[in-house]
Amino acid sequence: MVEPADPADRERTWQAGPVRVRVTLPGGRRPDRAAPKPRLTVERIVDAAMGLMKDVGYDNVSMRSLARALDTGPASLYAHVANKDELDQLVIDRITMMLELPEPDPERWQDQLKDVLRSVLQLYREHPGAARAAMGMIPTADGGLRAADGIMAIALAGGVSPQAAAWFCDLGSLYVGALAYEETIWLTREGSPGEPLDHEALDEQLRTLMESVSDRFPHVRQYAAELTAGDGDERFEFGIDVLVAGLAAVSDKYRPDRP
Amino acid sequence: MVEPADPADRERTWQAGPVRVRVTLPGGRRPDRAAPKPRLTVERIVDAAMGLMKDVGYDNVSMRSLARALDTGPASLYAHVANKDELDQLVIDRITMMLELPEPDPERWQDQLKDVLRSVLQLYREHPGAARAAMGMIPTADGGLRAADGIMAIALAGGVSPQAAAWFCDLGSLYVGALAYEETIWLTREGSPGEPLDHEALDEQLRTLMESVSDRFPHVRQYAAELTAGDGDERFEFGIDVLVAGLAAVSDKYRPDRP
DNA sequence: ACCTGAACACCGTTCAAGT
DNA sequence: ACCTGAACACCGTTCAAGT
Repeated sequence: MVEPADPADRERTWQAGPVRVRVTLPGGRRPDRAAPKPRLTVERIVDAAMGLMKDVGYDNVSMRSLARALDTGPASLYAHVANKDELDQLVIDRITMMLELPEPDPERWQDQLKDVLRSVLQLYREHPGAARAAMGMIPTADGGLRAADGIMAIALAGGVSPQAAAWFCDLGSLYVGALAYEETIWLTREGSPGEPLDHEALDEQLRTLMESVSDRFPHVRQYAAELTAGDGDERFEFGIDVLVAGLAAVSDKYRPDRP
Repeated sequence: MVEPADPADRERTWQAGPVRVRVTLPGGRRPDRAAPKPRLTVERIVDAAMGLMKDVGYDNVSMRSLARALDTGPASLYAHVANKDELDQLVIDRITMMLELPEPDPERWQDQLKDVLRSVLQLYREHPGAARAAMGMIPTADGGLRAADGIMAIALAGGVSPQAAAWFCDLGSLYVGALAYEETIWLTREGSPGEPLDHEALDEQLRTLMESVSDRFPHVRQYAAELTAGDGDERFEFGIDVLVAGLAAVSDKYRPDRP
C-alpha cells in the first residue's frame, strides 16, 4: 500500500490535483508497483464535477468526461450515484450550503433580502453551470431547506405575511436562478470561454437593430437606448428592487385574516 | 407528377400528416412510381419541430428525430437551418408572434400587464418545450421585438418611467419563461408524459419532509403548509402580483430627472 | 441548388463479468 | 462490495458525392 490508509489523507491527496500518480515518493522509496487508484466516493465525484464545471462549463460535463477526469470508466460512477440528475442535485446542495445567511434585523429586512439574493447570484457566478442544474429542482436536500429557512426568517422578522414569505422563497430563487442561467449561456456561447464577450459592442449592435426597426414597433424604436441599457448587475439590481418592493406591497393581501 | 404543383397545396398535404405516401389515389389512378417527397422548406421544418415538441417534449426533439419525422436524413436539414440553435430561434419567434397584445388603457395598466404575462405563460404551456428553448435567447427577431413593444406601450401609458418599463420587459419574460420551464421539467420527468403527475401527493410528501425536519430549520418546519401551498397557477398569480406592484413602486426611482 | 450516406466524435445507461 | 469493458441506443454536425 502506497497511499495513506487514512481516508481523510486520501481525500487531501485527491484535492491537490486530479491525476496525481506519485511516481517518486516523498521519502525516496520507489513505488514497487503502480499506485492504486484512490477509491471512488460520492465526495470525490461531486468535487470533480464541480471542478470540471468550473473549467469547461455545465454543458460539457458529462458522466463520461467526469469519469475520464477521475481516471475511470463511466460505468464506475453508477456505483455511487444513481444518475446524472442525482449528481446535479448533490452539486447544487453542496453549493447552496455555502450561502451565508444574516441574522434577521427587522429594521433592515428589505436590504437583507436583497443581500441574500445578491449572495445567491454570486454563488452561481462562482460556479458556472450550477444555475442550470438548479433550475427546476425541488429543494428537498439540506441546502435548499436551509436557504428557505433563512429567507423566511428575514421576511417574517420584517412583518411579511407567512404565505407571501413562503412563496417569495420560490419567486426569488427562480428569478436569480434564471438570471444566472442566462448569464452562463452568454458565457458558454461561442467565443473563447473565459474571455467575457464584448457586451458593449453587442448592445451597440442590438440598439442599432432596434432603432432601424420599422414603424410597427414605435416604442422599441423610441426607447432602444433604455431597452439595451445597463449591464447584468444593473438589471439584477432593478430586478431585486422590484421583487422586494413588490413583496412589501402585496404582503398583506396574502394574510388569511384579511382575504 | 402526382403531388399538386401548387406549393400551398403541398403544404396542406404535409400538415395533414407526416408520412402520407398515398399509394392509392382519390381518383383511382394507380401511382406509376412512388410519390416524390415534398421539398424541404424552413416552414415545413419549423412546423414539424413544433409538432414533435408537442408530442414528445423539447428534450426528445433532436435534429435526427426531426429528420425522421420529415422522412429524410439529418444532414438534409442543414441545407435550410444553420444548426439547432437557429431552429430554436425560429420556433420561438413563430410562437411569440401568436401573443395577443391589448390596446393600452392607462386606467388598467397593471391588469393589462398581468394579462399579457398570463398570455405568455399560456402560450408556453400550449407549446411545451418552447420555454426551454426561449431561455437565454436575445429577442432580435420580430416576435420578441413585438412583445417588447406591446409591454412598453402598456407600461408607458400607465405612467411608468421608460427605463423601468424597458427593464420590466426583461424581468417579466425572464420570470414567465423560468416558471414555464420549471413546469415542463415536471411534466417531462418520468411518469407517462401527458398524464400530469399527482401534485397533491407530491406536496403532501414534501410537507411531511419539511415538518419532520430537525430544529435547524424552525421556520421551514413551522410554515411547511405555506411553503407547499398553492398550485402552479396560484404561485404564478402571486409572482405577477409582486412583479407589477413592485414595478409601480420603484418606477419613479428610475427616472433620469429624479435620481 | 438541393439532398443524401456515411462518418466523426460524442452522449447516458446497463449489465455480465471480473477482483 | 466495488469496479470494469463492452455494448446499446442514441446525439449534433460535416462533407464528399450524387441528382
